[in-house]
Amino acid sequence: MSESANHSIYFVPGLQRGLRVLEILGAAAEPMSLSDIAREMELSRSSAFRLVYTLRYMGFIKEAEQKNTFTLGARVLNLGFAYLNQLPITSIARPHLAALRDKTGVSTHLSVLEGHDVLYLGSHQARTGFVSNMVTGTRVDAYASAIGWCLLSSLDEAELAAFCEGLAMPAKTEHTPTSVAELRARVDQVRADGHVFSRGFHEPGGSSVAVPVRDHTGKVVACVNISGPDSGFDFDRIDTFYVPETRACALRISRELGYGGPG
Amino acid sequence: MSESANHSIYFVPGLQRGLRVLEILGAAAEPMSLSDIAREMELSRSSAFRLVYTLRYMGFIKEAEQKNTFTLGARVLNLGFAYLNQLPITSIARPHLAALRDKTGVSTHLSVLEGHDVLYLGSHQARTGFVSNMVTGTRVDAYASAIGWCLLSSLDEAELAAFCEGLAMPAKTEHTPTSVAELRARVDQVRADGHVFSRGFHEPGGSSVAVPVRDHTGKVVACVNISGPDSGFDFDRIDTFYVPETRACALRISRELGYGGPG
DNA sequence: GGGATGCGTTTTGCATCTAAAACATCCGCA
DNA sequence: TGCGGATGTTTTAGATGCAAAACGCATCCC
Repeated sequence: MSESANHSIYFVPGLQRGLRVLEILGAAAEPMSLSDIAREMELSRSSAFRLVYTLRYMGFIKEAEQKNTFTLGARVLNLGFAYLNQLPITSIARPHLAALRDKTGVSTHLSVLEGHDVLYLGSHQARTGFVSNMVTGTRVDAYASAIGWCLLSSLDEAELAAFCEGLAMPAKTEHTPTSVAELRARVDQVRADGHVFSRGFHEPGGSSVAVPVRDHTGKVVACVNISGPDSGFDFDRIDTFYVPETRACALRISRELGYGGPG
Repeated sequence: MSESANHSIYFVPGLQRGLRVLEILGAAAEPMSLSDIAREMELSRSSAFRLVYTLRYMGFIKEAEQKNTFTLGARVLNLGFAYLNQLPITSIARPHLAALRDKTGVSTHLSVLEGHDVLYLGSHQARTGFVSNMVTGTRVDAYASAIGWCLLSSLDEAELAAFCEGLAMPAKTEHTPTSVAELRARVDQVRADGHVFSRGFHEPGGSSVAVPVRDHTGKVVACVNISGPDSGFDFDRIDTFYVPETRACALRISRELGYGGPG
């Protein structure tokens, strides 16, 4: 613990402590008293009193039903959702995708589900060799794409059924699922593995690793994938390098979106 | 402005200012520089520097792409989310709202009264078509909203008068009540009907059904509503389907809160 | 080129925020 | 009832956060 250690003379301890009060109250299952807070923070009651006084006055915490105990106030909600509203997932993802491209040497992409399509939001092209033709704004059918299976992987039975309702599923390659049951099997596989590695699904001689990105509710909101010609991959290191790196990249983006679950 | 005026000797100014920095960054459309923040807060740059230093170190704000400008960081999201999770009503209502969404095919929302605002606590979006822009954390003026009228419907004469005290009521649309008497008429109507059906009150081409949720004392504590574009509704079945389903959903939530009165 | 402006950062003396200690309540228990 | 301990609040000496001023560095503009 003790994230303090006030390294710098520029620190404002009152601010740091006040925010810790908010986080502690947020993590607590029940309303806390002044003394509870002071104990938890290893702080004098008088100091805790001043922090609580200020936070209560500002509406960031409020008295619970039981006298002299406190919970978070509605005003904290504004902060969290102001953050969400100004969240362009593309700008959050950009540096991570660039880093993944530099580390793996192959092209990286971010995509989301738009209706029944996978929509490419942005790419970072490999610096050498083959250049993917998947550019920003491209759409492909979700049911027929490994990325699509990733994007559908947080849907439950009913939601997946609704997605498939009235959906024509012509076979595009030998890998294309052509029924709801087959699609569900693919999606379940993603859920179990946490990623998809595909070789030659879309184009002969091309491979790809795709991993879901989740938001603060755990819902899949986007997909990170790397792709390139077989010549760009070292196939001995798929499981030891490409997959873990891509997963780590997706997790970093998920964390910035507030995802708190397991990797 | 100046919500300061540091009334009490117990105030922690550093905390108050730091939280204002977060709110200002949350309200800002673009990343702000240190000087922007100092100007906005009417504070010396050196003080702003110390606040920004502390907040950045803690992860509550982060540098934007452009050097020396800042936006909210992911850590603020945890606060808002913690607040939502602590409200028992949100977890009680969640499955019911999801079921109502599945049954009606349109988006469902839960909201409460916060001061003079309607505060949206959670939504379940329709699976297809139009997606509402009313998302969690959104606030709208209660007097000017059908949901607001629901939330005010258990207030008696005196409480409603107190609510209106000093309240400016500019007309937002032709449906907006602009006097206490008009607002009271709306609220009385909700009390008599037990629900509100509105068409085009907020946005042209959008419709909504709102129903109050009551706690064990019979007091209105929240509001369930369904909303969507006119194209998402079957207008022949408003009274025979949408209204009774929404009422049934609200009643189920009320029952779980201990409400024993009539539906 | 130069001087003017605006920026982020550092310094520093003074004002003020902090926290130990004292005080005032409250509660449980015998 | 009276004691013991825990709580919320106030006081106050002294540590320390604050902001004016200074600094160094960009950028701009005639």
